[in-house]
Amino acid sequence: MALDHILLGILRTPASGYAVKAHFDQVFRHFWAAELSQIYRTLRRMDDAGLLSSRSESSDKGPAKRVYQTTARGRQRLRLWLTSPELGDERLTYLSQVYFLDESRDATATLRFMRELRDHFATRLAELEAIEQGWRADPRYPDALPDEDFHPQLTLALGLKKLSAQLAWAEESIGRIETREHRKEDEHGIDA
Amino acid sequence: MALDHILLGILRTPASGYAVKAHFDQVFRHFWAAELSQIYRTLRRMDDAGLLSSRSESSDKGPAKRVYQTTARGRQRLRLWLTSPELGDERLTYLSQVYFLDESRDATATLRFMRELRDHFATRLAELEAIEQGWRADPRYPDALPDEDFHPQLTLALGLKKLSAQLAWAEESIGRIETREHRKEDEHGIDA
DNA sequence: TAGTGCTATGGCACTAGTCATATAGACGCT
DNA sequence: AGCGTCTATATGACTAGTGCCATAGCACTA
Repeated sequence: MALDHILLGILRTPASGYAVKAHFDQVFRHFWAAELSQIYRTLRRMDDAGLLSSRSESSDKGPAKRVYQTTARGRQRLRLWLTSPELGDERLTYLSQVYFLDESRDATATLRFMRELRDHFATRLAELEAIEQGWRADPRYPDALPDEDFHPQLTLALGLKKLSAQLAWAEESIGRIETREHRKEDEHGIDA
Repeated sequence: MALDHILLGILRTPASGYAVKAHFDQVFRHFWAAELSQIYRTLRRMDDAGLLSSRSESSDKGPAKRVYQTTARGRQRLRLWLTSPELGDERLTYLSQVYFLDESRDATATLRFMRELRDHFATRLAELEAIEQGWRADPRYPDALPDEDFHPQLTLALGLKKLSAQLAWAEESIGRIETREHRKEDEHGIDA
C-alpha cells in the first residue's frame, strides 16, 4: 500500500499520471520506483475510492490529460500513514549474490563483480551529490528550509550517507579480496 | 528470480523447506525475507525444472520431510547468476514517509516517528553486532576465513556499515528537528 | 488423555508490480 | 504525406510475493 500513500503525498499538488511518473524518475529515484502502468491503475482505483479527485484538462503538448488531486479524505489517510514508520524487510539482491560468491571459484570473476558494484555505487552517489549541490544554492540550506523542503532534504541526507557507506564497503572489500589472493599466490609459491 | 538463485545457493547443502525458512530468518534476515508458502512453491517448481533434486527423509522431531539439494544444472545456473550484480531499485517505504512528514503538522508526531525509526535501527544494529561477536571467536576472522565463510562475512560487514549510517542519520535528524522546533518557539515568543 | 507447541507441507485468494502492446494527439522534420 | 518523438492513457498476460488457513505427525507435560 506504499504506492497509494506516496501518490496521496505527491498529489497534494495536482498532476497527471504522466507527470507523476516523471516525479518518480527524478525526485524519488533513490528510494522508490514505479512504472506507468502501475501508476495509472492505482490512480484510477484511488479515484474510485474517493481518495483522489480528477478532472480532464487539455494539454499544450499532447492529448488531453487527466489531472488528479488528493481529496480531504485522501489527506486524512496520508496523515494516518505517517503516524508510524513502515519497516518492511529490505531485499538486496546483490548482497545475496555476494553471500554465495565463493561458488564462482575464479577470483577474477569475483573481483569483476565487486568492481561493478563499486562503480554502480559511485555513479549513484555522484548523482545525489549533484542534487545536493543544487540545494546548496539556497541560503536556508539545510536547517532553515521550510518544512516542505526540509523533509525531502532529510531523505537526501540518508541517501548520501547510505551510498557513502556502500561505496566504502565495496572499496574495502575489493582491497581485502586482493590481499587474500596475493596471500594465496604466495602460499602456492612456497608450496611449489 | 532472486529467490530461485538464493535457494540454489542455500541448497548446495541439502535441507527441507522448513529448514530453509529457518535459514532465511536467521542468516539472511538483514538482506532477504521469504515466507514458507513462497519457499515451498518455488522448491516444487525448481524440482520440476531439474534445478533441484529431492528425496523423502524421516525426521527425528516431526513428520517425514522432503529434502532438496541443488543439482549440477542448478549449480551451473547459480554460477551464471553470479557473473554480474543485480541492482534493482531499492524500495524504502519509511524514506517516502519521511519525505511527506511535513503533512503531519504536529512536531511531536514527527519526532515520535523519527525516534521509532532510530530505535528500530539501533535494535537491528545490536543484532548484527551480536552475530559479529560470534564470528570474532574464530582466530581467522575476518580476512583469513575460508572462502565459504569470507563472503558471508562481507555481507555482514555491509549490514553493519549501513545500519550505522542509518542510525547516525536518524540521531542527527532528531537533533536537527528539535533545533528547528526551538527556533520556531523562540520566534513565536518574539512575535508575541 | 487432552492440550500445547514444534516440525512439516501445501492450497487459496489476494496484492503489487513488470513487460509488452495499443491508441492517439501535437509538433517538427524531410 | 509520412516519419519520429514526445506527451498521454490504458489494457492484458504474466510473475513474485503475502496472508490466511488446513492438515498432520510427533514430543512433552499437566
